[in-house]
Amino acid sequence: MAGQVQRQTGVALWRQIADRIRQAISAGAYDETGMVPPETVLALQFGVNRHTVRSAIAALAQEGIVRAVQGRGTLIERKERLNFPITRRTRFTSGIGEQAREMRALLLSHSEEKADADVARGLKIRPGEPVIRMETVRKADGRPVSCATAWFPAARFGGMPDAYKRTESITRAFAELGLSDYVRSTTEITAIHADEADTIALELAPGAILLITKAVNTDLEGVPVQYAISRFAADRVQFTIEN
Amino acid sequence: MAGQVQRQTGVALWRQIADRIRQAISAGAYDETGMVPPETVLALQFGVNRHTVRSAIAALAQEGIVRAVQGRGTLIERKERLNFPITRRTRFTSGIGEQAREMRALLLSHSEEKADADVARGLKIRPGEPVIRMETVRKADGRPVSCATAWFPAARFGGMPDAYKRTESITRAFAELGLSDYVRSTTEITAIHADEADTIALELAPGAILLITKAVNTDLEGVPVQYAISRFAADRVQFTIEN
DNA sequence: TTTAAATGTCTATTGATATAGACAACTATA
DNA sequence: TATAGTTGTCTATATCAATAGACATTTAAA
Repeated sequence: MAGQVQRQTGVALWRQIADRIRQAISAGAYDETGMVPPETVLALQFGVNRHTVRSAIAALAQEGIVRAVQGRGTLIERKERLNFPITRRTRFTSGIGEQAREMRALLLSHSEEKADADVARGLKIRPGEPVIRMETVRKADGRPVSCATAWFPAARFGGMPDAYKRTESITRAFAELGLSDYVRSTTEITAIHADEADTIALELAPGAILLITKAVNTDLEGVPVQYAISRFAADRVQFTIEN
Repeated sequence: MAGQVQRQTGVALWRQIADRIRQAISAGAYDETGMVPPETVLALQFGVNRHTVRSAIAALAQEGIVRAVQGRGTLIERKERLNFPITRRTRFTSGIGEQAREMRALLLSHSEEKADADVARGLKIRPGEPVIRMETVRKADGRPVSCATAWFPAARFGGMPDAYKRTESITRAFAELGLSDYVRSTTEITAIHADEADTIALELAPGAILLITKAVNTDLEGVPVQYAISRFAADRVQFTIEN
């Protein structure tokens, strides 16, 4: 842990400390006790006032990561980080496997629109051709994990929103629409700060980090069937690439 | 762009705005003029005072991304984002290709130590076995891109630090030590906030984002030869995975 | 039942962040 | 050479973030 906090950076000390503690928890640093060290210890460790540590812990409690109990200490409530393997056969829902008891995928909105340059490049179609656009949120055990915007060629997958709403799965929706199998062609990964909309949708602390993937899925002939930009809560997930 | 800024989040408005503008620049939003919009326009856009925008621009100028010229406007100095393909044949230096004129790899420090649990798992050796540890920084055209901590089995690659210092390349250093080829086995990607040490080493704005990769390279027989944890400046890079 | 150790609450003070307005200085152009 | 449009500087004020200290309240263990 250690590593001092920085002052006058535009990021409040309590937020920096909250980020550090969240990280330490998910790295298993406090597994022995199942508790965060006492406020006075943390204050000494980070070289700040106890009240500043309290602000940090209050933020983590707000996120549901810890629960402070007067007289006992601050208990760790949640420490998981979901792992997403990125392979040729990347699947969102089944990829989670036993890491969560329940995965839900919710369709927030959908529309038919004309492909812009970015989408057209991903789907290998001409700009202006009709595409289905879907905005989705995926949750693991009720906890939001990612927001995604996905585009499908309208000619082939006009029924996508309906099928997705019913099946809550891209894989199953594709199957209903006659595509029994598909593969991940390319994935592009970046990281940015969450904006307001994603902060709300993902129930994040403001200023949180998003891992962004831009992915293209194709059918077995290599024809693109889906282009998706997904925004993952960085402190809840990791990606693994097996080569 | 748009998307309002958030108040009372522990992240100062000027920092949020700086992050947005940096992102917009790298997305090419201001390519037509090569300039950031006037302060008054940005202030209106973000719904903040002009002075707040000025703080944001001052931070970006500090990073060398923009340069404000009295009477003219705020010129964009730099907007590149390096792309790192992650494949079975991932190479750092040659992977950059023509994206930068000059790549340099600097060895900050090295030591021989005993493998801890994490390193032992990566290198598939027993905890406690001797490993060479190297701390490195890699720069593209003089701009720091990543910090890395790398471990090698000491028995086989004792000469690694020397060879790396001379060749400034893992690939060439391996070659000098008799390993003509190697492949990327696994890569794990996460994102966190930069701590103080990395902020300094990577010349980052405090509160910046790091993309973290944990990677295992093996020889052609599948025996691990390197385990590395790299920390990339998230606003300077992206990863692509081709399947 | 004490006591130590932990979190919870309150008051006060200082420094950083943000707003507001006015005006100076510089640049490019009509 | 004006003038519009831009960045630079200054003062003042309000709010948030951080420190400091004192003491209350709760829990678990001696």
